Amino acid sequence: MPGRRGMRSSGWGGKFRGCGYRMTVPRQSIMDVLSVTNKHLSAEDIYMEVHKIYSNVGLTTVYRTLELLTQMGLVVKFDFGDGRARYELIEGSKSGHHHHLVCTGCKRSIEYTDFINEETEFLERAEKELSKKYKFDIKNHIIQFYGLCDKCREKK
Amino acid sequence: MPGRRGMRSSGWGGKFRGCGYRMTVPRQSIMDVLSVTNKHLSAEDIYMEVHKIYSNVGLTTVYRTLELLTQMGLVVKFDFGDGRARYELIEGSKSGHHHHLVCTGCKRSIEYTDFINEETEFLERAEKELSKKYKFDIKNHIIQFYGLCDKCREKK
DNA sequence: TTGATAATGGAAACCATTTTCAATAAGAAG
DNA sequence: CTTCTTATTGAAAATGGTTTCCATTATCAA
Repeated sequence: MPGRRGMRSSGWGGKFRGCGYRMTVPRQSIMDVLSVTNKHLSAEDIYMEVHKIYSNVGLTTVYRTLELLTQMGLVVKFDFGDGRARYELIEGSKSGHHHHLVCTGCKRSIEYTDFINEETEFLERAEKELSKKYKFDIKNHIIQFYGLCDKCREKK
Repeated sequence: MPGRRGMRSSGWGGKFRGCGYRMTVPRQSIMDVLSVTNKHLSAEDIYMEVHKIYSNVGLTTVYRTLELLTQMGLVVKFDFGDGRARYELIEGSKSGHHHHLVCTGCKRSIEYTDFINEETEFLERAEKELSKKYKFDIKNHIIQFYGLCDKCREKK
C-alpha cells in the first residue's frame, strides 16, 4: 500500500520539489482547480474557485503560483485582449490540445481543435529547429486567429 | 496630374475613409511611424516617435488609433508578458511576415522568419475552413513559442 | 463657407498585477 | 517528535499601462 497517510492526491508535489519548490496547500488547491476545469480561467476566476474550499488563500498567491507554473512550463498564459490574462494547464486533462479564435470586437474567444494533427507535425519540426538555432528552451506555444465573430460583424 | 495640392503621401487616407473614418494628422503620423519601423513598438514608443514631429499628439490618441487599426485588421497587437502591448503593421514594409519566440524569464522576444512558407500553406487552409465553420471574419494570426532564452536558462 | 459630428488631448479614473513586509509553515536534519 | 532555516503566504498599499470624461477642435460632405 504505497503512500498512505499523506496521500495528497495527485503527484504535483514531486514536480514542485523537483524544481526546488515546496508543495503547499494553496499551490495544491490551485493545481486542483486547473486540472479539473476545461476552460481558460483568469487569476480571479481561479481565486474564487479556490476560495470555495480554502477561504484563506489570497489572490496574491494565485498570481504568484500562476507565474511560477508558467515559468515551469506547466501552464500557458493567454491574452485575449480584454485586459485580464487567462491560464490553462498544458494538456489539461479535459479539453486536449487546442488553439483560439479571438474576436477583436467583443474580445471573446472560441476554442478549436481542428487541424491539430497537421499542426503538430509542423510545429514539432519548427520547435526542434528553432530551439537549436536560437538556443531557446521551448516549453510550449500558442496560435491565435484574430478577427470579428458573427455577432460583432453584423453590428458594424 | 492626379491629386496635387493635398498629396499627403501614402494612401492610408482612402483606407480610413473607406471604413467611414476620417484621416487626421495624428492618424497619419502614427501610420508613418508604423510603416517605417521594423520592430514591434509599444504605444508609448509610438507616442514618443510621433511626438518628435507633432509634439501635440496625445498618448490617448495613440491608444485610440492603435485600437482602431487593430479592429480594421491593419495592425496586430502582441503580448509578450512584460505588461505592455506591442503593435505591428501587417506586412509592415520592412520585416516581412514573421512570428516570435518569447522568453518567459526576461520577457524579451526574438523574431523569426523560418518556416514561413510551410506555415503559410497550412495557415491559409486553416483560416479558410475556420472562417466558415465558426462564422469568423479572420483578419490575421499570431504564432508564439514560449520558453527560456539562453541567458535565462543558465541563470537558474 | 458652413455645419454636423468625428476626433482630439489632458487630466482623472480604472483596475489587473506587483511589491512590501511581518507572520507562517514546509521539510531537512537531528 | 522537535528544531531550525528559509521559502511561502496574505493583507494592504503601490504601480503603471490603458480607458474614460468632456470641453475644444478639425475633418469633409454639401
